Amino acid sequence: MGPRAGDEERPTLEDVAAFAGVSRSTASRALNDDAYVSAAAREKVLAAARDLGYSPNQAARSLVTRRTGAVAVVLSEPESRLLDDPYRAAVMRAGYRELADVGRQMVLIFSDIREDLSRTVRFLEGGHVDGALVFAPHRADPLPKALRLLRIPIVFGGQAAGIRRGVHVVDFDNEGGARLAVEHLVAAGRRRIATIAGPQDQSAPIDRLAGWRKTLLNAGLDPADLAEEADFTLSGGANAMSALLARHPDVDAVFVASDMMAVGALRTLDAAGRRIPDDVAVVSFDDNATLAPAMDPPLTSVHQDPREQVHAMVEILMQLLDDHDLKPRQHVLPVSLAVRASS
Amino acid sequence: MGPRAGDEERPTLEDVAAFAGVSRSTASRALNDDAYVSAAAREKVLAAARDLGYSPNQAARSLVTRRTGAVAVVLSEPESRLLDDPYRAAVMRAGYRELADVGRQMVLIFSDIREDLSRTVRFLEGGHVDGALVFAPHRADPLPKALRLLRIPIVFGGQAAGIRRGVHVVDFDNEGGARLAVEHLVAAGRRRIATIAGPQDQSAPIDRLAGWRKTLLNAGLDPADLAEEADFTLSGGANAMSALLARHPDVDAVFVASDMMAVGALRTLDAAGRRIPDDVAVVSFDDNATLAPAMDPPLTSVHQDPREQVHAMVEILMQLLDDHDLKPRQHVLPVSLAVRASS
DNA sequence: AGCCGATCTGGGAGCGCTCCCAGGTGTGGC
DNA sequence: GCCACACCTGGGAGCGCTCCCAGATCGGCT
Repeated sequence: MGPRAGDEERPTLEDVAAFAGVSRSTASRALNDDAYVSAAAREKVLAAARDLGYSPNQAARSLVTRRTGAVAVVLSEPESRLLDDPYRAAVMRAGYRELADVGRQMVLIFSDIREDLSRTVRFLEGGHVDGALVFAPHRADPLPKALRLLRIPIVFGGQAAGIRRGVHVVDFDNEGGARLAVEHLVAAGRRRIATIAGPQDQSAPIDRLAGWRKTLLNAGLDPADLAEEADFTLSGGANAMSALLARHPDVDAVFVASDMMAVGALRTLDAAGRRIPDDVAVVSFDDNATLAPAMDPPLTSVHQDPREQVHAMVEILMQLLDDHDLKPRQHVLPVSLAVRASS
Repeated sequence: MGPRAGDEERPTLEDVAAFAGVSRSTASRALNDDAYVSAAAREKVLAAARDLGYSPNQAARSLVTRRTGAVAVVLSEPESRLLDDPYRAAVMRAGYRELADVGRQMVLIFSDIREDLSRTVRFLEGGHVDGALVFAPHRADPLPKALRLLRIPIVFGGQAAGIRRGVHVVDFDNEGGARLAVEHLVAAGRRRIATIAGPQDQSAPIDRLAGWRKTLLNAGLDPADLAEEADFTLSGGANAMSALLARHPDVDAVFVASDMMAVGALRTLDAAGRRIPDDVAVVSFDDNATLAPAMDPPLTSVHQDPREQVHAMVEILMQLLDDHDLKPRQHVLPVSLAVRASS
């Protein structure tokens, strides 16, 4: 392996110190603004660093501090799913921002739940990062269990497959959100309230479906045969809506487990000549900022903010970095209902 | 700073060597499968590493090798744009895969072109990564120029704003793609061929517009007043199509500079009662795998494969890592036309 | 005057690894 | 039988940084 490009010119801390006429220790203190450095020395060192174009060698630093300054964000999904989920995209952005705000670098890991397990584990184990934020929504995903054995702090976004306790989790109140949505529809006088549920191999959609069912029962309504499962895609939502209409032409409301599926449902309803919300009211879940308000009509949607979730996850991870024995908790974030014209 | 979690247990190479009854050097050689290690020694070392759960300290390794094993993928965009471009999402996936295939880790950097310049430069400068793949399509973006001064190898995806030579670039043949699209429409007998162009602050859409214009002129057709600029979004495409229809109700074909805008255009055309392709033929650009074939009707689209682009970029970067003085080149990847029912 | 604590500085050690070099052992050719 | 050359091994140095510790200087207090 050859030396890295332009390396011979790269100044070290020693060079900066010599240039500033102080010792390596003083230079280090000045650069990391430790206490006990005279103003004069600090000034000289900073000037020297600027003049020489110095930037510290991260490897050397983290060799001694045992911190890399990097945090992994792991998205564990089947290969095909990774691209088209807008919530995941929002999570990536939020992760980048929130970590930057605490001076950490995001290292994004895409992990196919079938193929990449060992590679992902090896990376996380390898000391590249100080900790990880893990999104592994699928029940069949072996990753969460594998990660339990690891030495690095981990916070899960949403339930960790197959693990009920002993891990840090930040989840939204999926069941509560569904309740909000359905109660809103009931209050508006709807009586045939169907649902398009998400994939039942993930806990979030499971909880949303449960919330829908319980709320209907509480209101004295019958959920029987009014649920259709789809795969969180636009076309999936459209097809599910067709199936519901075929079975129950008299449906007067539908709770859809994601914005993207709601877009599909809207199309189907439109094609079937149903007016929204007059004939059928629609409430969805996610309240994606670029999707829900942009629809025709704008979607009433259960609001969950990816940034808020990631913010909480980062906060917990930072605590975990200080105190590894922090007691694991399940944090449940509240959701709200953004009421718009579709209901 | 306290030690990292569970650190006291973390075995070092020395521990592995002792456990295996060999020296540190031999253990290192065995683990990195260097030449000149006896089969017996290798076996013992690997077994010891397995038993102790050893994983090498990356910081120590890269301190001496001057390689981090990580490569940055930089997406430089205005904040608002980062989420909704499916091509960018595909680039992320491709970057992860292609880098993994050469044993490198992707570090994703979102860089707002107005806010994050210095942070991004500092990170790239800081020795966290061995090189960078940079996507900075906006002409006004100061990032590419700032990166020229850096010490790390960089390959640009698409033209680097404000730089014509001296950098490594892998771009698609945007103008050629537009020519393919328009020639296809001309050959089908279309005569009033409009275009919905992308934002003219980026070179790719500029080239696509130029290709459309030149090809029309070559065919003896008049491009005057038949171009409308939009912003690569669905609603932008829909509005641009309305404007075109208002000005030229007799338009019989439209070349749209992206799939996403074409989806919008399709909606407008549908709402205006135009049949596709009978009344108006539509050809778009990108050939996004989840978008173009899924439309009604399926879109004819200029095919460009993000994976191919990223693959080429990674290949060049690997060469650059070996030979820093590699002569900079502009690589232009060919595109093809995927003909479907919309034209 | 003397002492103590706060402030500041420099040198040394060491983080865990890779690489170089010196040396040891075996095998084949003259 | 001896040299040459492969093969294999261990020890030492050193990557660039942070942290600890010993020492120097300087008030301010008894």
